[in-house]
Amino acid sequence: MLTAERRQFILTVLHRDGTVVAKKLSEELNLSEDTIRRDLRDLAAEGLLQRVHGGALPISPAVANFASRQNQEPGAKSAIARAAASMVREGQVVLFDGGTTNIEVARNLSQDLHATVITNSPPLAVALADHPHIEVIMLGGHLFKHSLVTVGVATLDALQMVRADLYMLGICSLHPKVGISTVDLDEAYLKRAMIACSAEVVALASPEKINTAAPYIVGPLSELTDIITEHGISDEMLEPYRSLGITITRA
Amino acid sequence: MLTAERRQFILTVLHRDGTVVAKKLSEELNLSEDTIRRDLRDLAAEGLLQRVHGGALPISPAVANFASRQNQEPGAKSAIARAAASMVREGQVVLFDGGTTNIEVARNLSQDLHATVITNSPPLAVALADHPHIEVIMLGGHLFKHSLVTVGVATLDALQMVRADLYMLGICSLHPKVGISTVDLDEAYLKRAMIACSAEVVALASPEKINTAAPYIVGPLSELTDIITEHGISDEMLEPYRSLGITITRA
DNA sequence: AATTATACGCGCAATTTCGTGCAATGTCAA
DNA sequence: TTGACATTGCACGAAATTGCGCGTATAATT
Repeated sequence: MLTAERRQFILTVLHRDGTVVAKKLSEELNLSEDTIRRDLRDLAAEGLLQRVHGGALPISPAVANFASRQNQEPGAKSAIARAAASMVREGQVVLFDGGTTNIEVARNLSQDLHATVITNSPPLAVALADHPHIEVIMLGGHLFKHSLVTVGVATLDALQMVRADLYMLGICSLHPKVGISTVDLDEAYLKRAMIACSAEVVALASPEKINTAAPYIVGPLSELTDIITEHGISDEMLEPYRSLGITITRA
Repeated sequence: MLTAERRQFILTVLHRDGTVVAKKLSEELNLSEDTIRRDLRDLAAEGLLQRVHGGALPISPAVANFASRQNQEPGAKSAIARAAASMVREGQVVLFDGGTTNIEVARNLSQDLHATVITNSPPLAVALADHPHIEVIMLGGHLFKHSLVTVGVATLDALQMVRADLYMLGICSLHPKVGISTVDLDEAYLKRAMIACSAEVVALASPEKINTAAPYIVGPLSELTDIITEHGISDEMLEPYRSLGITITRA
């Protein structure tokens, strides 16, 4: 294997997994760790990746593949996911948008539950395929590859016929002053539309998203009826939300 | 062997393997490494390959990635899928319906290809998420869990705005008298609509589906422009299709 | 906070590959 | 035949690549 070829391989793996580990690479390629480290150093010097202790990360976290994010910190998310799943009641029509957390929620839905799930996330639809009693409706549109959801006019249009009981709002940033915000304009429009056609709105908020803001605003916090977060979070951080009358659940 | 001939050979090997190594080439061709190096230098000057220490790589790194990935998982590659994938041309709008074979086709699309893929298969959309140049449009609708595709009125409706160059018709039954048929009524409607809005229709026919019939009829065989099947199949089995003017490709 | 285990960077030496100059050979046309 | 030109192989110094040792830096653990 040529040197240049190996470096491309490293970049490919990095793009696929969202992470590379020097030691593991050296074993896979049957080379010394020194060589791998030199590669990583040079690639970092070219600005093609970000060097970290033990391996490397993509330059921008955004390019990290969706699949890899599905694996990271599965334990913490499942507590939130279980709590969120239990909020779905028999016979309801529930909107799910994308995100790894929401997929976890879908997997945690009781096998006895009869409900209709409407989603713009193809992987979430696939995850529900083996559920015996849930009817899945997929919203069409452009596939936004970064977060694996459909977006755009077609998706908005399809939503116009929907009246949902519950909206499971996937990861986005929450901030007392800014409100609900997200990183993509199309996603922001879509989330806003989903909020508009749902009776209740549940936000799944892992701690790193609370009191942060993103470029595109979905709407004010007052749109939320529930926030589900981890139990480790402090009271004062949650106070601005609670004072708005939002029900806080610590999972 | 003429010089020009040798250089062509180098390019062929490069395209086939995604890599050429100077030393190995010199052994294969019984020439000194100097000659090979000179060839590589000249070819690089013409912009036909990328010179690297020890040998050369294709101009576009994507080709190498693809070739090496094919070597990584040789079991997954199906001859039919590769043949079908090569039928998609630059800039086309292609319809894909569901089925594992179609997902294989999607995975085999060249990393260099720029195209638009429209599909009612969530797993296929997910499979294309890491393709650098393909725009994916998902058709919404009810999720038919058995074959993991969306069906129903919403899906048909979304198709009304589509004019595709090519339709990759996933597994269904072909029979000289019955025509094209499938196991689900909604799927049959959908496939019929997809045929109607595509300029060319390619059927992926594994041998066990040829000369069989299913309950719901999609349309007559004359709708097909191509059939891709395995090379092991007999001429007389294919004769009824060929006589209709359908191009038969044995992969 | 102290300790232990990894990971890191640097220098060195062995090996491989590269580039260039030069000579030998082959091709073609006058 | 002769001369111009292209192609090829060889020699040799330069450059690149790689693995190892060693001291240091970083992360994890106690």
